[in-house]
Amino acid sequence: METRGMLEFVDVEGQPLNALAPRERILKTASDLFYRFSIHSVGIDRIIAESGVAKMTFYKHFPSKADLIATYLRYKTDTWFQMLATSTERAGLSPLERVLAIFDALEEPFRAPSFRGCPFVKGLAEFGPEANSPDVQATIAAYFKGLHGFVASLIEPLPLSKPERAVIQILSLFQGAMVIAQSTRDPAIVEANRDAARVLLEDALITSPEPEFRSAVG
Amino acid sequence: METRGMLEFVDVEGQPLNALAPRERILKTASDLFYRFSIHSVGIDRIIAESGVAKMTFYKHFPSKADLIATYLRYKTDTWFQMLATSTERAGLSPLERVLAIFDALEEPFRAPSFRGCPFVKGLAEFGPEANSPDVQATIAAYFKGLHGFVASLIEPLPLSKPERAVIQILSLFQGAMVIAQSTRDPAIVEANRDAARVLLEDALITSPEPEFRSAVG
DNA sequence: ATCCAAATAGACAGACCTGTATGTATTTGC
DNA sequence: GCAAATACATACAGGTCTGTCTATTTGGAT
Repeated sequence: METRGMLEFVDVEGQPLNALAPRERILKTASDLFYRFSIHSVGIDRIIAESGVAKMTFYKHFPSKADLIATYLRYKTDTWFQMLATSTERAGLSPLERVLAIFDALEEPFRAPSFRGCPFVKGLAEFGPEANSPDVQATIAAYFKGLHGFVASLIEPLPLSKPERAVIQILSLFQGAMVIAQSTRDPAIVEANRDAARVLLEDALITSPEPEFRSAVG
Repeated sequence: METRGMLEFVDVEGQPLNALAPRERILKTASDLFYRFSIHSVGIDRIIAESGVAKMTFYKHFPSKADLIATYLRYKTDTWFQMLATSTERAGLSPLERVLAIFDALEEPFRAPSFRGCPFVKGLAEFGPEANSPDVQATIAAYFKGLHGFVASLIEPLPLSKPERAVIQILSLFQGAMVIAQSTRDPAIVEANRDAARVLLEDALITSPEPEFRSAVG
């Protein structure tokens, strides 16, 4: 009992929070709470209580709640892009398969009981254009811009007729999968949208000799 | 000036709010504020002030804030499905075109400066599984279930190999378009995703004689 | 051992929140 | 015109929010 009843605080992955430095403890606790519930509905007091930290310690590491929120979103951005990079940079993948790999990356998060949708869509829901939190808004905008750039870089090697259009279609399938998975909890959306992306990309490939053979069917 | 300075309150479409009954004034004001900002960040006092209504009048029509939130989401559900019905039930549309029409319906909302994304995705961001507002959560769930059923009914006439998979793909493109439009404000996503939906549906149609001719390209 | 930075505990201010209470004015139905 | 329902204005209670303040305790380096 040398740490005064702090042993009971355990983070999501089962690692003891009290083994971490206070700043990491605060960030992990806040990340979990903000994502599970929402940002506005989780107060500083609760984060302080659940991370087993004194209030002054909190405000030493994070000058304000807005500061913590922006840090939380940057933390989510980093881990998310790391996961995407890991999935798409596996050896032996063709350029097309690399694009499709971003959907495979979704499977594990979707199966986790703690999945609550895209943290940045959730963030945008609470900190839209009229909010008064420039740091938070900039962090969210940076994620979407970064994701767009990432998908664009994956698509760039493919000889497509309209690359930019393919990018936003793939982005739609990607973000759409998050929304569907959040509301239905059915991981089948991963395979469905990966196949949809394949069909779209193969359709847009300009390798086939005939430029247009699907014009009027509907 | 017979209405004591209430003339200045004007709703989104420019119609004078004070011409409406108090209940409608409250609902329209709340709908605007909840959607523009977020639900948790807008207090009862502000809704009361901006709708030019007394507090007791508010609590007579809506027993609690949760009640107002659920009513707001039901109101959004109704108007949204009405718009979708109008778009898809236009005369002279083929079954395939009826599916694609749901994307055309997005164009006008996306161009509106007041567009802030899907109200139900925003709602889910603030009232997830761990929230304690059964009415609100049920209303959100009902929307997603309703949208799924609506798209399924549009797809049902099409002879598709895997109809249920097509439904969630179309839903992904639809909800994904909302997310993309919310973060980039580029209405080009409408045409891109409508065409994506067409490609996907035409690919899945079982009218072509050969069952499989696109297997290994990537 | 001692010093010092860091962390802890807990009270507190001021603002905001939801919901209630009280009393007055206005509209509406007849 | 009059009575009853409705809406108005405003104060207030009890709780929660962010952020500040004071004072004490811990832990590691010298």
